[in-house]
Amino acid sequence: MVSRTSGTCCAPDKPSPPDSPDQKCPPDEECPPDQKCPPVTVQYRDVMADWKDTCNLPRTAFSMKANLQTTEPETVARWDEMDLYGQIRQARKGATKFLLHDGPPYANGNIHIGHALNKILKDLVVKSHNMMGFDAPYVPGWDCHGLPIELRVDRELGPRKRQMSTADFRRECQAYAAKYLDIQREEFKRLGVIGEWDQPYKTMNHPYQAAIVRALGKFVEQGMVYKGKKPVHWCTHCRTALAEAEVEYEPHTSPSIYVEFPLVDPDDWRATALAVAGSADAKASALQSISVLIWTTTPWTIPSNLAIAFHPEFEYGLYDVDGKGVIVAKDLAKAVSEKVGKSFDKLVATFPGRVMERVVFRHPLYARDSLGVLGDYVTLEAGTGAVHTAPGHGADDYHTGVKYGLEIYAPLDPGGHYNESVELFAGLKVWDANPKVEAALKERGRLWSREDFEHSYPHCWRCHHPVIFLATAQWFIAMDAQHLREKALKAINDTRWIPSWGQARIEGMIANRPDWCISRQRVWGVPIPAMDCVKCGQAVLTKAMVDQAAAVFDLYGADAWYERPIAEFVPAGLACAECGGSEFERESNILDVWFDSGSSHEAVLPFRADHRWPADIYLEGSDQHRGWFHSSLLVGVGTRGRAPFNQVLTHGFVMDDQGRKMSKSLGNTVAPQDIIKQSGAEILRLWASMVDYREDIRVGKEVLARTVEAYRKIRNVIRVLVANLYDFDPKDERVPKARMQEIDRWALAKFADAAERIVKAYDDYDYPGIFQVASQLITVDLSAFYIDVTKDRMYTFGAKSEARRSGQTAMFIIVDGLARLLAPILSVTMDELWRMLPGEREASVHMALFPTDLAQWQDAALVERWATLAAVRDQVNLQLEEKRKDKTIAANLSAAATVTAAGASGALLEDYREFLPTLFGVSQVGISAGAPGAEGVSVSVERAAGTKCERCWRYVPEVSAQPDREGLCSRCVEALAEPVSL
RNA sequence: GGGCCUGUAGCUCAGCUGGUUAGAGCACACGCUUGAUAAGCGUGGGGUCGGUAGUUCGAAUCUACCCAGGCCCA
Repeated sequence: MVSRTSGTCCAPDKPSPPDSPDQKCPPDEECPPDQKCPPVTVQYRDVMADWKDTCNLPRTAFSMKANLQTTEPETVARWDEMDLYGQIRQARKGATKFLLHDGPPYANGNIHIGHALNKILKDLVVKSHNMMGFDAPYVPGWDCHGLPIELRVDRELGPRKRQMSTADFRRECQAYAAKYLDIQREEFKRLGVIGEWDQPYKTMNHPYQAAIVRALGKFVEQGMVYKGKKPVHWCTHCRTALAEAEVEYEPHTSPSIYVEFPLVDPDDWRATALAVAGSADAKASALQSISVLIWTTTPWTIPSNLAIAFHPEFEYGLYDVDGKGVIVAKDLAKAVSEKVGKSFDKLVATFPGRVMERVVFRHPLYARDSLGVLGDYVTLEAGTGAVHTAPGHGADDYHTGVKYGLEIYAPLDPGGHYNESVELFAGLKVWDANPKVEAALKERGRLWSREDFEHSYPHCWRCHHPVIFLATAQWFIAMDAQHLREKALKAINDTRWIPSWGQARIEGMIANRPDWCISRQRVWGVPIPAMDCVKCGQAVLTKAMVDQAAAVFDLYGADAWYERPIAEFVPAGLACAECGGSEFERESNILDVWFDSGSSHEAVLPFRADHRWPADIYLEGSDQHRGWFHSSLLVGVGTRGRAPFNQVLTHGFVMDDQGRKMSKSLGNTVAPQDIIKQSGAEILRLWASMVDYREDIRVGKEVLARTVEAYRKIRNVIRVLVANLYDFDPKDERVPKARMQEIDRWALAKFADAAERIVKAYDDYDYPGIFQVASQLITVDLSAFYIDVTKDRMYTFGAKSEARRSGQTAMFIIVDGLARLLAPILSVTMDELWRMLPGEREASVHMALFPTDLAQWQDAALVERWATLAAVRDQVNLQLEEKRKDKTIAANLSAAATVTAAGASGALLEDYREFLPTLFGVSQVGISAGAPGAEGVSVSVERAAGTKCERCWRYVPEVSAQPDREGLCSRCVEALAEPVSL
């Protein structure tokens, strides 16, 4: 009869001995931490039945199968219940701050894989910094205003919208945004992201809306905001501006006309421009006049023509057409010739387009000039290579107009009728004007060709009438007022961009961008609290007006603009600067939503008790160089003269497994929801951490399968470690370093080196580096080497022997450390593991710190010595494999090895003589000195001699014949002398 | 078309400022183990370093061009 006592109540993860008493805990349930069950006594009659039961085999409730689909939601719920986020804040109170400011996703639709990547990366940054000892809060945010929601709500409401007030419509939009915010919040939480989910920031919150307006006020105060004109898509039928998303392209037949613009001073042109081009000659002088031909499909814009654009690099030709000089791009001369039915055979001179800059032409209808300008957008696909430019009626035209200081001229009313000021066509609607313009041109001999032209043309999505480009009044922030551009460029320089090329990218954009158009002719957003003078129409926007509006928005939200009396927004004594008028009406434009989200640092950072301005880091996709980084930077420079961030980290985009963009039409999208359902959010997190997010990354079947494999490997290795600790109490069973076995100290040294590199990698945001290091440690050093070599000792030595406790000490420190180091990545798994580890510890691993005092375990000399031993082990393995092939041996324990080594390696092996069988996993090892002066190590393997110990399976010279120890080696007999723990 | 970026084994990544037969893990094949077992260990095969042309005694690593792909613009 052998009696055994149990150390803990943990159930073995295998069937119990036949007559074991009832288990205290049912199988697969964990022990409550720090609670040990009273020892139980087990008795069984037939000792010989199974020595296995006397071994200290690993046991744990940390199951091999993760069951993430169940554990993840449970864990997230538990975090909620215990207010984990709040507890972390409490634990880090007073520590150095590290602020990641969240870029707000748009509150529309479910999250996609890009959202998942972004939020997981942020979570890695936040969790790792909290574990490095920073106080790193995380407040998620949402971008709630904007056109997409407005359009969706519009569509859902249908005709009902007509009976609604603007404020009521806005309330519908708000409800819509709130609904998707809730959906996305649950989806983000499901990813294991920890943050202040109960108090996120929302751009539609009243205080946030007020903060947006106050930020605008800072610009107004400095005189950086002005009202100007800019062309937008305009529906003359609905009398409204349209966004790109509201425009549908449909086939449309337009007139196609070629129009002649004469040079005002051909002689001067010949003398200067042409001479510069080195192309002047006598024939050019003989021409009676010189003109340029342009092509257009919108004759009605000819009255608004102010310029003609040429491509600076293209080659143009001056042709003698029936004695008249005509300029067109050389490559298009043949096509033009066919259209206009005249011969372009006589080429008089050629010159690059750049000589046409600032050359003056005469308008074909009016006594007005048209300026030669240059534009890179001029193409040779159609037309003449000389582009009719009306700055009030086209996007390129507008930019060119701004560049050359031309008037943004669009003399039309909202219904598309010409103003009274327009000669010949006053009062006409543009579509009716087309034939009249053609007729007028023809009359003056300026129309060279006319035909119908079918092309794709923008139409209003609602009324399906063709739309026009029309310059309308817009609000702008001047890039060069108060040196905004210059200061922004300096702020870029003062910021750390990761990767570094991000700096060049955003610099180029800021350096070249036009003034920021901040007004939108929409409803769902924050109104620009400006007024128009009723008497003269002059727009007024002052700091006082902005402050007053902000105060109202703080109380009632921005809806107030649409339903509270105008008096609440007009400061006392406000008078029109132009005419002195005191009666006003409200501006109808709202702010560009990029101004909303770009103000988040103003709306969030100064108002949260645990925040401060500026943030340490912004982390978004690389498209945000044009988006949120850009608008946040401009707002920050405008309000406080510097960037709202110290560092900007960018990630790439998620592609399919071929590296191609995901799209619904290609059917290659991968939904995070599907990955979670199939494998679990931990897999998604592990994937996000192991790929090089700085570039575009791929996701697909194989990548995910590999990730699942990686997860399993990590989980299994950690499982063995914790399973070997089932009877270990770190409080009083730790073996001091000086008395530990050397291989245990080796494992700790390898662990400490890896841990140090991992913490450094977190600090560098080098998450793939973490995976590399951790994977190497876990797979190579621990699984294939340390655990394999150590298991004999752990399983068969006396449970309480110092040798086994030494191993447990190392495994405890390592698994405890790994739980911490991997917690930011495998947040649910490590939290689950954490609760099964022995010893006093925080309620969650996410409140803990990364391992400290690593240096005490580091030992370079030891690691180097063991590299030599491991190399010999590799050689032994090669020989073992040989002998296995020819059936001399099967398992390694059935083998004996002889190592022949001279010199230093010989001496080293001699030092480790006793340990070599364990190291090689064989039963016996002989050392042979080898020939004097011989180099290197050689190995031979044969079948082990002796008898197999029935308990530890080693072949030994003799086994015990004692009745209750029959067939056991002396080591096992000794091990059984102490009570065996269950 | 322009700006910025990427292209190393089936997959995810190393490979520093150019220098010996380009590495790791996973996957795959075969063997062992059955006391980590829907696990573990060992051995092995696998790459014209996107292509081409240069610079150099020598290039995955430098230069040019090309191809494929991405983000942002036009």
